[in-house]
Amino acid sequence: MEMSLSKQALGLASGLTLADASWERAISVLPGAVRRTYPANTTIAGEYHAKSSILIMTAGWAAFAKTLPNGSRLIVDFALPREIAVIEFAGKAGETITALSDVTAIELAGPVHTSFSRYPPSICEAILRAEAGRYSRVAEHLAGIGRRGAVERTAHFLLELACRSHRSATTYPDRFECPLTQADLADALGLSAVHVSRVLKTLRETALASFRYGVVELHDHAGLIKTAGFDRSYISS
Amino acid sequence: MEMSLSKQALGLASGLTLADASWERAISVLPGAVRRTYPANTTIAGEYHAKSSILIMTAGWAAFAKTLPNGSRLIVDFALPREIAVIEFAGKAGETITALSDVTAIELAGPVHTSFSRYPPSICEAILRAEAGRYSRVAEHLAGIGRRGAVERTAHFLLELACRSHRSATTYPDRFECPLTQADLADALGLSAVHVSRVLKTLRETALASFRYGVVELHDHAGLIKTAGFDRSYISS
DNA sequence: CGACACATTGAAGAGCCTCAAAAAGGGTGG
DNA sequence: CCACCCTTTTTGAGGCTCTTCAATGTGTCG
Repeated sequence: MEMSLSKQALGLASGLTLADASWERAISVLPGAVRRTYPANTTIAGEYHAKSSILIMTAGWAAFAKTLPNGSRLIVDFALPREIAVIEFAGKAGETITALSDVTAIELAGPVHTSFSRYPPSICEAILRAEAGRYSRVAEHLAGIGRRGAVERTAHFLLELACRSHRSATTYPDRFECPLTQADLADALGLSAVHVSRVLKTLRETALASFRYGVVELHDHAGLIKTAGFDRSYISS
Repeated sequence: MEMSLSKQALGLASGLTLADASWERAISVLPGAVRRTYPANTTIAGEYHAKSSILIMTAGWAAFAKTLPNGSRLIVDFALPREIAVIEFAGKAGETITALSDVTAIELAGPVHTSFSRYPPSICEAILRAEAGRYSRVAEHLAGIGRRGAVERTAHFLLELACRSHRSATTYPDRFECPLTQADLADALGLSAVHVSRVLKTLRETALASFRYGVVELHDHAGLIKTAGFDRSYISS
């Protein structure tokens, strides 16, 4: 989806496949674009790092997380490479954005609403599409945490990440890199880290998927989709 | 918040308090506005009732719910009187909107994006604000289901409903009407209906709140806020 | 090699669920 | 106004899922 952003936004013929380097270079030429890097485990924005801007992720993963008064943490959504992360403070949602691995991104500074008069319509549409997709994901996430068991939920989550990192509308990758720790997974899934370890063991033993050394392998796409009850249509709306 | 919408939108002096009847009448005068009624337990929009429009709720409660492949249901958000419900199909989130009690609303038909050229800026802003608030609520909801225990979560939920139905930025009502059944509550909280009954009993026994015969009574505001870890700043962003 | 973060495993228990049955409301027709 | 039905709520008993605590194993890096 954001792929089509880049093509339209830059006035390129659709169908043309861009090499990563030129995609990145072309975006960074937009007025007001600044290249940023955030080392792993640093805060990109949050309570004491107020910020309103748009990040076009070029590398690394980031998390949008909430911390509750009781001290626990829940990751609401992720930003993957080539996705657009809209950061709004005071979006008041009280989310903290953290770099989970080394992040590089192109920043379009300023509150979102000011972007609409500054950037070409195709960029604005991409921003709106990104926000709509984000909402879809969070709603699906909510349903999963509320009504899916741990294995089901984890399988579902891995499939979502597979779709998002693979960026194909029809196929699933056999493997993809995923810089999350089991503790991160736990905070995303609303489970304890210990139980995540057990769930991953189950997935390994049932030959559905494995997650070791920072890479996820999907051994049985059909089986995973079935046990997760996964319907990818909510992604990239 | 939507109160300020109506005043600004209609060019009224701010500070003026509108009676409900005139507020309603004034909105319904907007071009393309149609008054709608939906009896309790009917579908307003969903898989087989495609619809793209904006509803300004004048009475009754509606639920945005997802149904999972495994048959269970989770209520993602509610629409209360005087709130704006944006209905987008294909918002692809796969949500079904249901009237929980008899609903009356003023409908501004058509996909949201077409509204921005048709209605005055104050209306458009109110729509955007409604959507932003909705996102905040869903994110908070997600964190609650993922990381709060049943009692905590229920208390939090009742406080949110209290704020939303009371429509004051600083105070809490002592009681408010709430047409939800315990089964609805269960689907909103990610619990079983049986357990909701027990949780409500606990809240009653600890003299925090009671929920009977369609009305919620908040007996101990401070205690509720403390046990829920409630911070109202996420509401009506 | 030692230090540190991350992952795995076991054991015990809390929390929530399911099943099942009874009680309490709420509405309808006689 | 009462008898009936249906929905909603309450309560009990038992069990599964997930959590917590604690210890051990594994990988990485200075």
